[in-house]
Amino acid sequence: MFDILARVRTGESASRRFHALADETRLKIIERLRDGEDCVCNLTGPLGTRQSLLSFHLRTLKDAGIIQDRKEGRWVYYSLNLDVLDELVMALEALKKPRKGLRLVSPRCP
Amino acid sequence: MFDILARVRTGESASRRFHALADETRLKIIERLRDGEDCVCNLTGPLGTRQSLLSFHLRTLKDAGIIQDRKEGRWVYYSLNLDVLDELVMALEALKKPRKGLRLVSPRCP
DNA sequence: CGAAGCCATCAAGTTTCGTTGATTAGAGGG
DNA sequence: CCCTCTAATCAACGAAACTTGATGGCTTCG
Repeated sequence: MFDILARVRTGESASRRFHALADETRLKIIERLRDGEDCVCNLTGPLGTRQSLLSFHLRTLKDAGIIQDRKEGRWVYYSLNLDVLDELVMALEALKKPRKGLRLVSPRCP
Repeated sequence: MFDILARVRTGESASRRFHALADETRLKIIERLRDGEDCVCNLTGPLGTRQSLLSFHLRTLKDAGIIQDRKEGRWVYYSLNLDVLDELVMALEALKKPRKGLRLVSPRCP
């Protein structure tokens, strides 16, 4: 049975992954990678960021497992990790469902 | 047609919401609220945080639209905003699908 | 070999976030 | 009316994240 808290305990990956998504620039990077893998050299221009900054954000996404890289000559291609995105979707879906059955009344307060 | 980038442009809500999820304590709060609304007084103990810190995290989640509050006497009850969780699920689902059709080859590099 | 291009990394500065302790506002109860 | 209780807010501080400019490692090409 899926339990996001269990995942959280075993490596804090959930909060780490959500953190990777908590930035405008990184969301734009992901948006561009939806169409398929892309080279860093094709990302600098459209995103309007400096090269070192783009590298920083790509590393953040990669460390969180959301994207992966592939080197070819002097170019590096990045692509989305669809499995991890699926995992995050399932984590969010799980949050919408009660754990131990519906509770009819709110817990009592002192 | 759903477009996460459009949402991002119209208020930066996506990154703001992911940021709210990018913290262990806040994920634990959400985990507890899965069963239904709960009073702040019932959260302090299980989460092991100081009262002011808990208040800070609750505010962060509320500002992001992920939870909502309801006052009753001197107590405040918080609950999940399921619509916003749905919205986030859809945003992630959208990221897995190409925007303008499949691209067969990687873009050329200079 | 040497120059040039692509990308990662580093050091340093700035901003944002998380945490703590103290204070404040508002509701209830004696 | 005064005391208590709940929860939000404030000020202050350290830690983490973001940004910038410079440097270095690899690869390719002349």
